[in-house]
Amino acid sequence: MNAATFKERLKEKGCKLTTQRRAVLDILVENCEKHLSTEELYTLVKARYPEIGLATVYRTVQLFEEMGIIDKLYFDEGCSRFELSHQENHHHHHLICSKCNKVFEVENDLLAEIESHIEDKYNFKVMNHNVTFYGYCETCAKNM
Amino acid sequence: MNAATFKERLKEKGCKLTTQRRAVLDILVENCEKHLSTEELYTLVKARYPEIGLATVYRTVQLFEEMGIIDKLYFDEGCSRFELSHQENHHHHHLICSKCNKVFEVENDLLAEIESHIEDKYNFKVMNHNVTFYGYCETCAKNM
DNA sequence: ATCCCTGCAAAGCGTTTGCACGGTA
DNA sequence: TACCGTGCAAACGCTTTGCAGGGAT
Repeated sequence: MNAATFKERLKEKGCKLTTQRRAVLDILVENCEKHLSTEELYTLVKARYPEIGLATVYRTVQLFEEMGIIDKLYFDEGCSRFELSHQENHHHHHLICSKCNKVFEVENDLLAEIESHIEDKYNFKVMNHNVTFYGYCETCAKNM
Repeated sequence: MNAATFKERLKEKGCKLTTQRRAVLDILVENCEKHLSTEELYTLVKARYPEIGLATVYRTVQLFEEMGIIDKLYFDEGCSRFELSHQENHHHHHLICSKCNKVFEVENDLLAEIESHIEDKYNFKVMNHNVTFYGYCETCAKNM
């Protein structure tokens, strides 16, 4: 996302483009494959912009989430992580390696089948989902 | 689970059968369809056994989890919930109604397909998963 | 007598909030 | 001047831990 579009999107929400918000977005974009926790995000932003406070990072990710720029992910950890929103392909899952803790993304359209099965059989209108697989990645499985 | 088996299982872990542990198990069994949070569990146990402390409930669920009696569930809430382990049918998911917050269980064997797809394509050895669908249950969908 | 278990209170950790300051329109 | 955004510190909610007392073997 370029600066102009970003500023526009913020304006629609009645918010301003500040150095802090720009810095947080930059780090998120540069680490788009990383699924950063708030703490990790804070550390990375602080390296480039040392005056920033942790509270600002929390407020910023909250704002970005409301704006639909990022999604909050809940793994079984006790903290949340963030990723840039995938607008088009909503159906992706996460694989988490229990050894190295790396997060992998998986495309999988079989989920559509499961969701329609659920809507039919349980009359439950699915709006969202959290699908996470825990196990061992190729590298870690080799070294065990 | 009867008292004798329970005592036996505890003994294997070098633990004793106490009134508190018995009380927590009883509440869990009586509310097996409820997916109680620790706080809810505490309230229910306290009604029957007022001297119990919250820390004991936390320690007890931790113990039960290690014993494989219950599973810890992480929904997008900021607290965890518990259910009695389903030994045989490991593949069940949860539906959470975003309006009434009720939790429903779903049997679904399509997941086996997804897991084998993941193991083949990503060389990722799946050990466990967290599959949760968020949406509206039949009753709530009607009243909207 | 030993050792596990408990209740209580304090600490821990991730997150949110209150507040006063500072910058921008 | 008005207002939003920030940094800091305090508060928060859930969970864990330290500790001293009590019970069972």
